[in-house]
Amino acid sequence: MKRVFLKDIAKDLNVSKTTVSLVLNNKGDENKISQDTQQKIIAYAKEHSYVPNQLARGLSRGKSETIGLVIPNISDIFYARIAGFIERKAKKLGYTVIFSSSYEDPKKEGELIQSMLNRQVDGLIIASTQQNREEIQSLKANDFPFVLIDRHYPDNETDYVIVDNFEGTKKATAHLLSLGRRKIGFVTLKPGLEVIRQRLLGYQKALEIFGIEPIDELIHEVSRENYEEETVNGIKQLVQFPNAVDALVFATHYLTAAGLRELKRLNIKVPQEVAIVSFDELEAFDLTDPAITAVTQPAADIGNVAVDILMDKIKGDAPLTQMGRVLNIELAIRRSCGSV
Amino acid sequence: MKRVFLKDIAKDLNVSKTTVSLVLNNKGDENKISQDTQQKIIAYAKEHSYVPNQLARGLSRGKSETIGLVIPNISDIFYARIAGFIERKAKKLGYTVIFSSSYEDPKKEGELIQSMLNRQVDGLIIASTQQNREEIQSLKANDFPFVLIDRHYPDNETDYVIVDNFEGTKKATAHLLSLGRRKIGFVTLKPGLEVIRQRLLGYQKALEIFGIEPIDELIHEVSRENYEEETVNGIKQLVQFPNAVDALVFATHYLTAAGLRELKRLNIKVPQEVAIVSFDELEAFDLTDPAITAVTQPAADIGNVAVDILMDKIKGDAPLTQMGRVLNIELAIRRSCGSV
DNA sequence: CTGAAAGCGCTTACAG
DNA sequence: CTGAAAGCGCTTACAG
Repeated sequence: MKRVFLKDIAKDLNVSKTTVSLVLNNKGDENKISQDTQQKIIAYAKEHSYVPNQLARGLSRGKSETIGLVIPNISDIFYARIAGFIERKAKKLGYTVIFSSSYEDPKKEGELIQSMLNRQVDGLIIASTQQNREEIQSLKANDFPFVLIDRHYPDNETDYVIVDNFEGTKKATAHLLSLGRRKIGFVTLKPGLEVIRQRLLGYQKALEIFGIEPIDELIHEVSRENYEEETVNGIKQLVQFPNAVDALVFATHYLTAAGLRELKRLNIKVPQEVAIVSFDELEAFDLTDPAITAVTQPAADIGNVAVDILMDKIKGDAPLTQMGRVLNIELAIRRSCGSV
Repeated sequence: MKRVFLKDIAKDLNVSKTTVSLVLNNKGDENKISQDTQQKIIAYAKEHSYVPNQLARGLSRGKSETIGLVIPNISDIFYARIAGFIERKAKKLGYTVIFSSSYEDPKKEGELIQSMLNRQVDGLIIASTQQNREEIQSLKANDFPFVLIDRHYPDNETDYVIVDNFEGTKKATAHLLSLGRRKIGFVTLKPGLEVIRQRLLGYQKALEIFGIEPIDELIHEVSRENYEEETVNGIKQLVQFPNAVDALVFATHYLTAAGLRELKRLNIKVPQEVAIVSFDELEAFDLTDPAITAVTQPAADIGNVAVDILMDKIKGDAPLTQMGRVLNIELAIRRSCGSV
């Protein structure tokens, strides 16, 4: 089946390319093209399964009906889920999504954004490394439609959709405290991301509310690159006297998995000896031994709201003010903290 | 920062667009453009951070440096992982990937493929619903570069990268048999996918090798749309006399999760009463209670090999014969089958 | 060594 | 009601 172009249709039907283009873009009526001609064109197009070249159309119209998604890692189930919702919603609105993972490398993130701009995406959804303030500023300065998800730049006015990280760990830590735990450790990433800072603050806030003196040694920070080994080492320290913990809060799902793995290896009973709670979760966290109490994130809402906002901006009917959305998180209470 | 185009550079530097284009595409030397001119152009481009419009370039050159990825579901960790590897490798070779999820809908898959073709992707990587023989045939007839992953059409000659599903369940089932289990149930999806058929055959083959009479009632098939409820019902039946199972093989990771969830609810001891093994896994399967023995799939290889083959085809230096690659799977032995 | 010109396949004012 | 023509921003034979 040979590919057919606009000009082929025009020639075969003895009309102009203009007419064909108009009709096929549903502008036949408003341009008062006779029903007869319209029918002929539509029938012909269908029969020869005509499909417009989106590159040409995009070049001509100055937009591509594509949105770019820049995330840290598509293989992280959290972002994979968000990507799924974004894709579904975008597709429904006629948009295709192209995606790229930055792997937390700010330089790479910058290149990815540029590369997407070259491809003339109509808008961008970004879960930033948060080390690209200038790039983001420049998008904003150029009035380019974009929305930040999961991570935003707190003192830049942009549209964003994030979750309440502070409340998340606060709730999680308070849960442990209310169950009588008092030596609560926090396993987290080294500083750098605002989300991580918020999770730390939430943890500290809960301690404060319960009148517990914070102990620096109970906070263990690991590097992303080497988190498994460093988590293992951290756990080993945290369970030792004089400051042995009776509970642990983990700042991400993979830290939780690594931590629980090590606790098992050390034959430490969870939750009897050490209770644990996770910020975010993996799919089988309800099946682990014990099932893990976790702060759950609303991936569907993040994706859907982000697309909504982005579309408003692309269409130009977004309000002038930037919109920040902070979504609520929930605490899924399972067995890893002991009984209530 | 105003966007700068080819013609701007040409005008400002008093050269032609041709020269600029040639130089910026690294064809300066082969066209004997003076070093002086080349330097000037490169410097200017860098200073004004010129980036070519990929739509225009693509239209002009008849290719887009984009590859399309069509999978059942980006939120499935298995495909998410593959997508990650594909993306990484493609990016390294200068390609961007656009993706779409078919959600196992053949009609949708067809539309997605068309839509990607419209966008002038240079090649396609498809994990097909396997209900689109014609579409695939037509790609092949048109010599369009593509490679099938995870699922192929057994009697169509195409390039593909799959895993040895048959060996997977055979190995898994044989493992259970070698541990003395004899009433082994199989929880799987309703027929339709070749991968699923192969997994069934592998299960049956293992029984045959061990001289075990297959019992139809021990095979429980669920629909994808309603798998959770149907798995629950299936488990309830399978653990009942007279044909109560002493082991279960699950055909996918999500069936395993649903099944284990129900076994726990029923207070059935795994592995003492019922041993289980999973084809494919979720990230926390080593942390579940008990840790789940699982057939693990080589996501990295699937992704990397697929891109390799696709690139050969795009570049035109692929051998004329179609290449089928069947990758080995491994059995990760954990505690859900009892001790060895 | 370098440039004028055609072409990629569309869209869209403008004219009649 | 419909068409000729310009334009989107590139690339690339071809000519000199």
